[in-house]
Amino acid sequence: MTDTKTALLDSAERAARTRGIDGFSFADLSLEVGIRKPSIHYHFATKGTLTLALVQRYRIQMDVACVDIDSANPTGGARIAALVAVYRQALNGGTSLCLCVALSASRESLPAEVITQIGLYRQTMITWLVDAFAAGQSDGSITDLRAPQDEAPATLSLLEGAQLSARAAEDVAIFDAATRLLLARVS
Amino acid sequence: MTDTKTALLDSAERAARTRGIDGFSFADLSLEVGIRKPSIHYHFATKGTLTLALVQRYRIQMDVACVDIDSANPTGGARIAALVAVYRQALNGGTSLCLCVALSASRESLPAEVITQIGLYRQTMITWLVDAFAAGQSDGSITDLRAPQDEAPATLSLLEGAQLSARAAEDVAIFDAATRLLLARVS
DNA sequence: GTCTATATGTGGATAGAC
DNA sequence: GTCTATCCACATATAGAC
Repeated sequence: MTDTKTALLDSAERAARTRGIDGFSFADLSLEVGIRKPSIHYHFATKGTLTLALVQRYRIQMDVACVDIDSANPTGGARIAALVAVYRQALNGGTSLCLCVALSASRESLPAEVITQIGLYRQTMITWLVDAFAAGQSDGSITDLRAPQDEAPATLSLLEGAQLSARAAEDVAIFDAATRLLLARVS
Repeated sequence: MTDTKTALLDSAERAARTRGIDGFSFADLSLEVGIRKPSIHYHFATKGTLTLALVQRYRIQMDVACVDIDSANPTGGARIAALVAVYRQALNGGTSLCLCVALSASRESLPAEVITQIGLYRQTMITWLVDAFAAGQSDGSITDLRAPQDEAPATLSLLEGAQLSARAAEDVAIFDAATRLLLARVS
């Protein structure tokens, strides 16, 4: 049985990822969680605070996911493929985005701290990707490999762009088409 | 001297691309264009109508841009490089997105017709990209070339994702880092 | 075509009781 | 911690005069 704060975060994350940060209100959370609108302010003073908590929790979750990928996949190529699967999973059949993409979109309605956190998230992912590509360089599990520090940001942008366009059309096939080439290199 | 309708579209496009479709109101347009809020409804019945006009005009502009690229650049590689430049230009120094990316983000607040238009836009771009990559296949202006029908969607997603992350950090260097590998293949 | 005046809804947020 | 009641700002949109 989850506590109210966690339930609010869960509801807010689902809402933000499917409808955007401007696409949900405290009234929506109130309905889903089952407490009155003003009670939300007891847990999160402002919507900005709530969003900050959201992105901080998300960063931790993704750090864990990356560690899990590393321990489950010995080769660099397999790690990249696993990350593609994570981003594909976040699409939820074409109905949602990962939190980072969802928030980046509505940048103007975010507190500065949230924007900072988004930048930190991307930096973490790029560092992880550089390591994964470097591993692929050593173990030969990735074909046509260029400099890992160039492959990494290109791959992150590819995944985010693929997610965005697939979500727009509500069609996972668009994500698959966009990532086909990358997956062919690592499998 | 532009007419009021065009001025409204210009103002709305700038606003949508920098702050998102939920990030501007008729009050903002009213201030910029210099007519009262309700007068906007004379030109566009609803905000949805305005958005539809926006994306239709955008599609035409991009069609023209693609034709211009083709006539100015003989090789497939040069055409891809020119499209990258168009997407980089749309970033406006890290302060705005292309309309397609900006609208895709706030999908839930869009009329169905607008979503259809966004899908058509992406289809047009992918068709153009397939042709450009195919041209590169013939003229040898692109290295490490795989199937054009796989390269095309990957490239569009890369450009959109690169734009999104660069805009989030308000830093064009992030766009450049993400597109470095692609540009190295075509230059 | 543009105006004033207004309707109507909804947003986030606060005060204070329990 | 959660409630009721309420505030205030702002959103899109309409009615009707000029």
